[in-house]
Amino acid sequence: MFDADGRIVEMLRDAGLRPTRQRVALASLLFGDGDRHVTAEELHEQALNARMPVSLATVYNTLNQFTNAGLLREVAIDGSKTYFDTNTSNHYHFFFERDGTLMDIPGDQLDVIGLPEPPEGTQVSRIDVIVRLSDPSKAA
Amino acid sequence: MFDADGRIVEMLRDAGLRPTRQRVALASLLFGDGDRHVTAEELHEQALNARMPVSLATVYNTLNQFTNAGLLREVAIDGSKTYFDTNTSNHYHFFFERDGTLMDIPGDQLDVIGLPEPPEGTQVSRIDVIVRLSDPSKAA
DNA sequence: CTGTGTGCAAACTCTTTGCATAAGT
DNA sequence: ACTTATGCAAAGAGTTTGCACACAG
Repeated sequence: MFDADGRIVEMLRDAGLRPTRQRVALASLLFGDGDRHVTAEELHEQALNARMPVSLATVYNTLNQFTNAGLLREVAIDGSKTYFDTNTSNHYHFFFERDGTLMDIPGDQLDVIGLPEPPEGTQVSRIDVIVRLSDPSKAA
Repeated sequence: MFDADGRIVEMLRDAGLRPTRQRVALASLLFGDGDRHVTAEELHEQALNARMPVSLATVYNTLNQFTNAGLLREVAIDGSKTYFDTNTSNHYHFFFERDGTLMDIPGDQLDVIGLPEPPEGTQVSRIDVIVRLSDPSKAA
């Protein structure tokens, strides 16, 4: 745990964020175990379960701060919830309509081709690809 | 106008929706003039400007009914607003971060390649591609 | 100590809903 | 007539914000 916390404290400092108790706690949950996709509510619940009480407002604030600092990436799925992704590199997502969860699309063979020039006066800032998956109810 | 209304009435009937005054009014705004991308608020405002008073709740209900009936498609951009697209065919979008508007990506050379098999027990229901465009502030 | 972060509750935005009235067939 | 849609206002979900207290440096 000390090592992990040490790394996290360092990560926060590098991002220009004070390593407060809450931020370290949330960061350990987020970055402690592989790539994750969470909503604010989910992370809040996990923090409480892990005996790291944080207020929901702080979770929101922290997720936004982490996102601004480049530690997280926001993923747009649809109106209601905001998902945060601990993998900030270029990659795309599967979205399971059944349970509303996200998964990174494995491998990196996936690519978008044939993109026309962006309109005058603009540049591409990011390309989001969401592959929506449903249950194959109507499959043979 | 008679022709247009006639077509719209027919479209609504075909979709199993009663052609009420409000639905016809909103459908004319939506389908009367090429492909459009609107939010509920925008459409509401346009209806008022066009002297077709409709309540905002009805706009929301109507957009959802149209979407369920397959006349519209919902586009996910990010948490806050829900965009509806009158083009229900397979196509992708430019999103202008500057003003929060959407545009269909012209041409159909754009394609997604190298998609891995979807996980066991699921099938691809749709692929969304959003190309986010920003102002080239840091361009040379 | 000094300034930034946190927690709480209230505020806010977007969207949905309940119920009485109005309109469609 | 009978049924479904509309409008209003209230409720609801998710997220942000203001301000007093607490903590990090």
